[in-house]
Amino acid sequence: MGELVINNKKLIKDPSTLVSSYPKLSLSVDCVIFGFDENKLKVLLINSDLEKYKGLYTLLGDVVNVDEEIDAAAYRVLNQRTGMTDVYLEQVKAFSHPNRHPGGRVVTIAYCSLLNIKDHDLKITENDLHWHEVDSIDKMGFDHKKILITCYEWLQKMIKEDPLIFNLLPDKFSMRQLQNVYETIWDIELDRRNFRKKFASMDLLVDVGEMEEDVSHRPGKLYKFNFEKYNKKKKNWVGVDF
Amino acid sequence: MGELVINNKKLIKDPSTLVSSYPKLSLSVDCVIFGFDENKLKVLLINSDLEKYKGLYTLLGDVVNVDEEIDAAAYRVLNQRTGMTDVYLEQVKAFSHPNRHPGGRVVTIAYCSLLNIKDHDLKITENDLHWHEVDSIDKMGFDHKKILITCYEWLQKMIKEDPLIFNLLPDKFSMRQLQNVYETIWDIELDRRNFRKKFASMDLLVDVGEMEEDVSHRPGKLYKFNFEKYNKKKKNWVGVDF
DNA sequence: TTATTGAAATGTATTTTTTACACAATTAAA
DNA sequence: TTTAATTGTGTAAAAAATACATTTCAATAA
Repeated sequence: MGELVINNKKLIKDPSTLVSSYPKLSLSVDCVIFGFDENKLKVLLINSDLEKYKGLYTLLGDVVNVDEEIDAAAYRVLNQRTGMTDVYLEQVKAFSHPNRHPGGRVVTIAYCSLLNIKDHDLKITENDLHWHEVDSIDKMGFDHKKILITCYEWLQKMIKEDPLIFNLLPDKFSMRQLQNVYETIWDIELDRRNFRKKFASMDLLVDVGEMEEDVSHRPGKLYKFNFEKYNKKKKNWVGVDF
Repeated sequence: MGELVINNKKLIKDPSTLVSSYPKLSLSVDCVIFGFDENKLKVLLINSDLEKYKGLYTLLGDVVNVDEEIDAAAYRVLNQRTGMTDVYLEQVKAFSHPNRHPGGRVVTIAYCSLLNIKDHDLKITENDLHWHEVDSIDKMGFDHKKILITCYEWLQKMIKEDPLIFNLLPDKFSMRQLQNVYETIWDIELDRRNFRKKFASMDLLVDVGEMEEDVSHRPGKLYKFNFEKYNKKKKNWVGVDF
């Protein structure tokens, strides 16, 4: 390895030799894909293909290729498994317990994805994917339960700070639907009038002039979230913290 | 590879064979170690030992060993380089650009560490470590400038939500010192009376009955943060958002 | 020793935000 | 046409955030 000495320190001329001496391990991504439907927060899971975890569900994941960005790997998983593009996806945390994978060392990076279940036709049957209520998930394969909990807590926190929540809703939604998502994710009840007042003060919801359909009661107005306006001046987002 | 078919799916009996077929790469940790001194936020850097980055500073990092937790690797770096233990350290984000390391594929996990510069005797000379004002850092080796910025933004956000800030201060500190840290990290000025009022309302600072020393003006009272009380009921932390 | 300097300590009035709370209007379904 | 369920709306009270000035104390300089 080529070295030269400056200021009493050896400087490494050939970083390739250095890196090739490093320990090597495998890296994966696991996507916690949340959806909202029937007033429930759901997560997209698949049956484990390991005999060891037979009958247990796992997150959607895959190994990261050499020369592949981890974000790209996570998008690839999302896209291959669901056929969807343009979906919210954000890195959450790396999990690295040496025995987390029974086949050897695999460090994984967890991603959180949010989408509107009804908007998209998942290739669910082809891929053996299923939506599961987050509340009723018991045991999972690998350390995926821990990853799921981490991402759920991350989500609970993040929807206070950013308007992520609209990724879980259809393009047009009623105030009730919007409130339902907050109430479900935080597992609390909110005052309807104060909820509306808060969003009114933000002035980021646009009345699209349409009404709910197929509801067995008085239909509510439909709104869109004004992403453009939000992106222009993020200051308008007061945060949502009821 | 042993397989058995259940529900039309092959179940993998031997996960080791599976994992050994996975691509392999190297993983590192990089620590963004923040300190606060002379009313400046500082970060602990080292001279790059790569010829390519000669004269540039880099974060403190090391490669992750096979069978080593990444948190443990980060602690190891922190401890080996500074001699310190019991220091705040938290995972922030993974960086994975395929060319981020000139020697080949190295994915790195960034950690943020907070410590009180005066409390600890760093082995600075032995290790060629130096504290640098975060504001005045120009170019860095690798993608470390990007990592530093990410961790700085992470810090700005996190001190609103948790009492991390006390890790940057000595055990006993004056209200002015505390306010200085917030003002410096957020780069804003705060009203002194309202600042005190807010902390008074939290009832988490304990007057230790001592005064500042070695200040060339009226010395202020010294306080400690009541971590026990905070941990008992986190509800008392109203958040800090001036 | 005295005067000056610089920061500490402290309270109140105003504005803003949050909270609590009830009734009439609308639609679907019985 | 009656019932049930849900929408839509406003105000008063409480709490929190803000703006702001004077006196006190210790160190330093004259």
